[in-house]
Amino acid sequence: MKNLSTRRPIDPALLEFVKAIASESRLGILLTFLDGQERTVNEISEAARLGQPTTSEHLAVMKRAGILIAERRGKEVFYQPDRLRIAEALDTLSQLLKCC
Amino acid sequence: MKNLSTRRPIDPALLEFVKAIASESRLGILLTFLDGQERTVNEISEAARLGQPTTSEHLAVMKRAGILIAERRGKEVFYQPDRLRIAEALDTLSQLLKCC
DNA sequence: TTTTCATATCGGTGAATTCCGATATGATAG
DNA sequence: CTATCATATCGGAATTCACCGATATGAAAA
Repeated sequence: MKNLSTRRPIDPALLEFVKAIASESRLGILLTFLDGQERTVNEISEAARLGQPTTSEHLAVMKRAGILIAERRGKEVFYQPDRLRIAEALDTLSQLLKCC
Repeated sequence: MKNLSTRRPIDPALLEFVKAIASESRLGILLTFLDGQERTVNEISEAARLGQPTTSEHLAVMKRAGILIAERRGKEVFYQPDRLRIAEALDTLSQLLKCC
Protein backbone atom coordinates (compact mmCIF):
# COMPACT_ATOMS: atom_id res chain seq x y z
CA MET A 1 0.00 0.00 0.00
CA LYS A 2 1.06 3.50 -0.85
CA ASN A 3 2.49 5.67 1.88
CA LEU A 4 0.17 8.66 1.91
CA SER A 5 1.35 11.59 3.93
CA THR A 6 -1.50 12.40 6.22
CA ARG A 7 -2.73 15.83 7.17
CA ARG A 8 -0.59 17.82 9.57
CA PRO A 9 -1.91 20.08 12.24
CA ILE A 10 -1.27 23.73 11.49
CA ASP A 11 0.09 26.19 13.98
CA PRO A 12 -2.98 28.23 14.97
CA ALA A 13 -0.90 31.37 15.43
CA LEU A 14 0.49 31.10 11.94
CA LEU A 15 -2.96 30.47 10.50
CA GLU A 16 -4.27 33.51 12.35
CA PHE A 17 -1.46 35.60 10.92
CA VAL A 18 -2.13 34.52 7.36
CA LYS A 19 -5.85 35.09 7.75
CA ALA A 20 -5.20 38.53 9.15
CA ILE A 21 -3.32 39.63 6.05
CA ALA A 22 -5.66 37.87 3.62
CA SER A 23 -7.92 40.86 3.30
CA GLU A 24 -7.73 43.77 0.93
CA SER A 25 -8.83 46.21 3.60
CA ARG A 26 -6.33 44.95 6.15
CA LEU A 27 -3.45 44.81 3.70
CA GLY A 28 -4.42 48.34 2.72
CA ILE A 29 -4.31 49.39 6.35
CA LEU A 30 -0.93 47.76 6.76
CA LEU A 31 0.49 49.61 3.76
CA THR A 32 -0.62 52.80 5.44
CA PHE A 33 2.45 52.36 7.63
CA LEU A 34 4.93 52.27 4.77
CA ASP A 35 6.44 55.54 5.95
CA GLY A 36 7.27 54.05 9.33
CA GLN A 37 4.98 56.36 11.27
CA GLU A 38 2.60 55.20 13.92
CA ARG A 39 -0.99 56.36 13.45
CA THR A 40 -4.21 56.91 15.30
CA VAL A 41 -7.37 55.00 14.46
CA ASN A 42 -8.91 58.04 12.84
CA GLU A 43 -5.90 58.65 10.64
CA ILE A 44 -5.93 55.04 9.55
CA SER A 45 -9.67 55.16 9.00
CA GLU A 46 -9.27 58.13 6.67
CA ALA A 47 -6.29 56.75 4.81
CA ALA A 48 -7.97 53.38 4.34
CA ARG A 49 -11.32 54.97 3.45
CA LEU A 50 -13.19 52.80 5.89
CA GLY A 51 -15.62 53.70 8.64
CA GLN A 52 -14.23 54.14 12.14
CA PRO A 53 -15.87 51.02 13.64
CA THR A 54 -14.82 48.91 10.69
CA THR A 55 -11.28 50.19 10.97
CA SER A 56 -11.22 49.57 14.69
CA GLU A 57 -12.36 46.01 14.10
CA HIS A 58 -9.68 45.37 11.49
CA LEU A 59 -7.06 46.80 13.80
CA ALA A 60 -8.22 44.49 16.57
CA VAL A 61 -7.93 41.50 14.25
CA MET A 62 -4.40 42.42 13.28
CA LYS A 63 -3.44 43.13 16.85
CA ARG A 64 -4.73 39.71 17.93
CA ALA A 65 -2.73 38.17 15.10
CA GLY A 66 0.45 39.85 16.33
CA ILE A 67 0.75 42.15 13.36
CA LEU A 68 0.13 45.44 15.10
CA ILE A 69 1.10 47.02 18.38
CA ALA A 70 -1.24 49.49 20.06
CA GLU A 71 -0.32 52.16 22.54
CA ARG A 72 -2.75 54.48 24.23
CA ARG A 73 -1.57 58.06 24.79
CA GLY A 74 -4.25 60.28 26.18
CA LYS A 75 -7.50 59.80 24.32
CA GLU A 76 -5.83 58.38 21.29
CA VAL A 77 -4.52 54.94 20.47
CA PHE A 78 -1.50 54.76 18.22
CA TYR A 79 -1.00 51.70 16.09
CA GLN A 80 2.10 50.53 14.32
CA PRO A 81 3.31 47.29 12.80
CA ASP A 82 5.06 44.79 15.03
CA ARG A 83 7.88 44.51 12.55
CA LEU A 84 9.70 41.78 14.41
CA ARG A 85 6.70 39.49 14.65
CA ILE A 86 5.77 40.14 11.05
CA ALA A 87 9.25 39.15 9.96
CA GLU A 88 9.14 36.05 12.15
CA ALA A 89 5.77 34.97 10.81
CA LEU A 90 6.84 35.46 7.22
CA ASP A 91 9.92 33.43 7.95
CA THR A 92 7.94 30.61 9.50
CA LEU A 93 5.61 30.63 6.53
CA SER A 94 8.51 30.53 4.08
CA GLN A 95 10.14 27.67 5.94
CA LEU A 96 6.88 25.75 5.99
CA LEU A 97 6.14 26.19 2.30
CA LYS A 98 9.69 25.91 1.09
CA CYS A 99 9.67 22.16 1.56
CA CYS A 100 6.48 21.69 -0.49
CA MET B 1 -1.79 69.75 7.40
CA LYS B 2 -0.44 66.31 8.15
CA ASN B 3 0.85 64.21 5.32
CA LEU B 4 -1.27 61.09 5.52
CA SER B 5 -0.16 58.23 3.34
CA THR B 6 -3.23 57.23 1.45
CA ARG B 7 -4.33 53.75 0.63
CA ARG B 8 -2.39 51.89 -2.02
CA PRO B 9 -3.87 49.51 -4.53
CA ILE B 10 -2.89 45.93 -3.86
CA ASP B 11 -1.71 43.53 -6.51
CA PRO B 12 -4.74 41.30 -7.12
CA ALA B 13 -2.55 38.29 -7.83
CA LEU B 14 -0.77 38.68 -4.51
CA LEU B 15 -4.05 39.09 -2.67
CA GLU B 16 -5.38 35.97 -4.36
CA PHE B 17 -2.28 34.07 -3.30
CA VAL B 18 -2.58 35.12 0.33
CA LYS B 19 -6.29 34.31 0.40
CA ALA B 20 -5.59 30.93 -1.09
CA ILE B 21 -3.29 29.95 1.74
CA ALA B 22 -5.42 31.58 4.45
CA SER B 23 -7.43 28.43 5.03
CA GLU B 24 -6.76 25.56 7.35
CA SER B 25 -8.03 23.05 4.82
CA ARG B 26 -5.95 24.46 2.00
CA LEU B 27 -2.80 24.80 4.07
CA GLY B 28 -3.42 21.22 5.14
CA ILE B 29 -3.66 20.14 1.53
CA LEU B 30 -0.48 22.00 0.71
CA LEU B 31 1.40 20.25 3.50
CA THR B 32 0.33 17.00 1.95
CA PHE B 33 3.07 17.64 -0.59
CA LEU B 34 5.86 17.86 1.93
CA ASP B 35 7.45 14.72 0.54
CA GLY B 36 7.75 16.25 -2.90
CA GLN B 37 5.38 13.80 -4.55
CA GLU B 38 2.62 14.78 -6.90
CA ARG B 39 -0.80 13.38 -6.01
CA THR B 40 -4.19 12.61 -7.44
CA VAL B 41 -7.33 14.32 -6.20
CA ASN B 42 -8.45 11.19 -4.43
CA GLU B 43 -5.15 10.78 -2.63
CA ILE B 44 -5.29 14.38 -1.51
CA SER B 45 -8.90 14.02 -0.50
CA GLU B 46 -8.03 11.09 1.74
CA ALA B 47 -4.95 12.68 3.23
CA ALA B 48 -6.76 15.91 3.94
CA ARG B 49 -9.87 14.14 5.20
CA LEU B 50 -12.17 16.16 3.04
CA GLY B 51 -14.84 15.08 0.58
CA GLN B 52 -13.86 14.70 -3.06
CA PRO B 53 -15.88 17.70 -4.34
CA THR B 54 -14.61 19.90 -1.52
CA THR B 55 -11.06 18.87 -2.23
CA SER B 56 -11.50 19.48 -5.93
CA GLU B 57 -12.80 22.97 -5.17
CA HIS B 58 -9.86 23.80 -2.91
CA LEU B 59 -7.45 22.52 -5.52
CA ALA B 60 -9.10 24.76 -8.11
CA VAL B 61 -8.72 27.76 -5.83
CA MET B 62 -5.04 27.06 -5.29
CA LYS B 63 -4.49 26.42 -8.97
CA ARG B 64 -6.11 29.74 -9.86
CA ALA B 65 -3.89 31.42 -7.30
CA GLY B 66 -0.80 29.96 -8.92
CA ILE B 67 0.02 27.69 -6.02
CA LEU B 68 -0.58 24.36 -7.69
CA ILE B 69 0.07 22.84 -11.08
CA ALA B 70 -2.30 20.22 -12.47
CA GLU B 71 -1.52 17.62 -15.07
CA ARG B 72 -3.99 15.16 -16.47
CA ARG B 73 -2.65 11.68 -17.20
CA GLY B 74 -5.33 9.29 -18.29
CA LYS B 75 -8.34 9.53 -16.03
CA GLU B 76 -6.41 11.03 -13.20
CA VAL B 77 -5.24 14.55 -12.52
CA PHE B 78 -1.98 14.94 -10.66
CA TYR B 79 -1.43 18.02 -8.58
CA GLN B 80 1.80 19.39 -7.20
CA PRO B 81 2.95 22.73 -5.81
CA ASP B 82 4.26 25.31 -8.23
CA ARG B 83 7.34 25.80 -6.10
CA LEU B 84 8.73 28.63 -8.16
CA ARG B 85 5.59 30.73 -8.02
CA ILE B 86 5.14 30.02 -4.33
CA ALA B 87 8.67 31.24 -3.67
CA GLU B 88 8.09 34.31 -5.81
CA ALA B 89 4.85 35.19 -4.07
CA LEU B 90 6.38 34.77 -0.64
CA ASP B 91 9.22 36.99 -1.73
CA THR B 92 6.88 39.67 -3.00
CA LEU B 93 4.93 39.50 0.22
CA SER B 94 8.09 39.79 2.29
CA GLN B 95 9.30 42.77 0.27
CA LEU B 96 5.95 44.46 0.62
CA LEU B 97 5.67 43.99 4.35
CA LYS B 98 9.33 44.50 5.13
CA CYS B 99 9.01 48.24 4.67
CA CYS B 100 6.06 48.54 7.07
C1' DT C 1 -18.91 66.79 37.77
C1' DT C 2 -20.24 67.48 33.07
C1' DT C 3 -18.84 67.72 28.43
C1' DT C 4 -16.09 66.40 24.69
C1' DC C 5 -13.56 63.59 21.89
C1' DA C 6 -11.27 59.14 20.31
C1' DT C 7 -11.91 54.52 20.29
C1' DA C 8 -14.40 50.15 21.12
C1' DT C 9 -18.34 47.30 21.08
C1' DC C 10 -23.12 45.97 19.73
C1' DG C 11 -26.82 44.53 16.52
C1' DG C 12 -27.92 43.53 12.22
C1' DT C 13 -27.68 42.87 7.08
C1' DG C 14 -25.80 41.28 2.94
C1' DA C 15 -21.92 38.89 0.78
C1' DA C 16 -18.67 35.39 0.67
C1' DT C 17 -16.92 30.84 2.08
C1' DT C 18 -17.03 26.00 3.31
C1' DC C 19 -18.77 21.86 3.04
C1' DC C 20 -21.71 18.10 1.34
C1' DG C 21 -24.64 14.96 -1.73
C1' DA C 22 -26.10 14.62 -6.32
C1' DT C 23 -24.95 14.93 -10.91
C1' DA C 24 -22.23 16.13 -15.14
C1' DT C 25 -17.95 15.58 -17.82
C1' DG C 26 -14.48 13.25 -20.04
C1' DA C 27 -10.99 9.71 -20.52
C1' DT C 28 -10.24 4.88 -20.87
C1' DA C 29 -11.65 -0.16 -20.82
C1' DG C 30 -14.44 -3.58 -22.54
C1' DC D 1 -21.05 2.20 -28.46
C1' DT D 2 -21.52 1.36 -23.37
C1' DA D 3 -19.74 1.03 -18.84
C1' DT D 4 -16.55 2.52 -15.51
C1' DC D 5 -13.81 5.44 -12.95
C1' DA D 6 -11.63 10.01 -11.59
C1' DT D 7 -12.57 14.56 -11.43
C1' DA D 8 -15.42 18.72 -11.89
C1' DT D 9 -19.53 21.30 -11.31
C1' DC D 10 -24.13 22.24 -9.33
C1' DG D 11 -27.48 23.45 -5.64
C1' DG D 12 -28.13 24.36 -1.21
C1' DA D 13 -27.42 24.71 4.03
C1' DA D 14 -24.56 26.41 7.59
C1' DT D 15 -21.04 29.35 8.96
C1' DT D 16 -18.11 33.19 8.80
C1' DC D 17 -16.94 37.89 7.42
C1' DA D 18 -17.18 42.94 6.20
C1' DC D 19 -19.39 46.75 6.86
C1' DC D 20 -22.39 50.24 8.83
C1' DG D 21 -25.14 53.13 12.25
C1' DA D 22 -25.99 53.44 16.97
C1' DT D 23 -24.22 53.25 21.36
C1' DA D 24 -20.89 52.36 25.20
C1' DT D 25 -16.37 53.28 27.33
C1' DG D 26 -12.87 55.92 29.11
C1' DA D 27 -9.52 59.72 29.12
C1' DA D 28 -8.97 64.56 29.27
C1' DA D 29 -10.87 69.35 29.22
C1' DA D 30 -13.83 72.69 31.09
